[in-house]
Amino acid sequence: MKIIEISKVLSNKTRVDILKWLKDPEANFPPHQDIDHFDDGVCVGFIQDKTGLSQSTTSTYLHAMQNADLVIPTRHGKWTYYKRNEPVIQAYIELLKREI
Amino acid sequence: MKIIEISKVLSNKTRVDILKWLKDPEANFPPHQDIDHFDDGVCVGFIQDKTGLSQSTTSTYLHAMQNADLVIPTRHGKWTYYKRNEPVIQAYIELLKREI
DNA sequence: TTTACATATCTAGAAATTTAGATATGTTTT
DNA sequence: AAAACATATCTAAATTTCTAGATATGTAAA
Repeated sequence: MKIIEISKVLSNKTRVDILKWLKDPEANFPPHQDIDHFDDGVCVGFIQDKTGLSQSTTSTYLHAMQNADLVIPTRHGKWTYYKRNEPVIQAYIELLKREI
Repeated sequence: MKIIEISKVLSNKTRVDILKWLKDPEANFPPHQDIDHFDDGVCVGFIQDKTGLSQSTTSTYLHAMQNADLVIPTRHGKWTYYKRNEPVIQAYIELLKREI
């Protein structure tokens, strides 16, 4: 895990917002219809609505976050759900504590 | 202090390196000639030598880091010395712990 | 087995970042 | 007061990021 790669993700307000929203899906998103929980996170459409950006941009951002290992995607039928990769997020903070 | 602003600084390897080097000036830089300590940090010339980048780029990076309040400049004669702003750096990590 | 829907990828233009050379500013030395 | 030196700022080109529209892909519904 590299500081630069994750810092790049965190250098954009929308991407940081997404990470924050995913801390508490119940508080930040409407309930899903197919499933009655947020165990695998939140579907792309809901995240897109919150960002106010285009579908492609939102998907690109999520992909960048996934690339940095900050989120984990899970497919359920037509939908892809994204949730936080908590261990990696915490490890990044610990890494900063040690390195910077 | 904003996450985005500091993350932008940390999204560049050279700038992260500078921050790391400044943790231990004795280990990473030759001794200054005018003064026999690193109490106010390290002069721009020494930092430039380590980066391998141009004088203007190094100065610009240092300025960006100062803008983000991550380093503190002190003038001694012809030289400007830069040192880490430890409380701000630690506060940023604490902020990340809470927010992201 | 088309059609509809959710998401991903491709393409591209606008904006920001990276970086260096040229020049300016401030300080010290001669 | 001029020359020398350390650092800062200006200008500009190359690269990267940001963002959306168009299109592709995968899944479910009709």
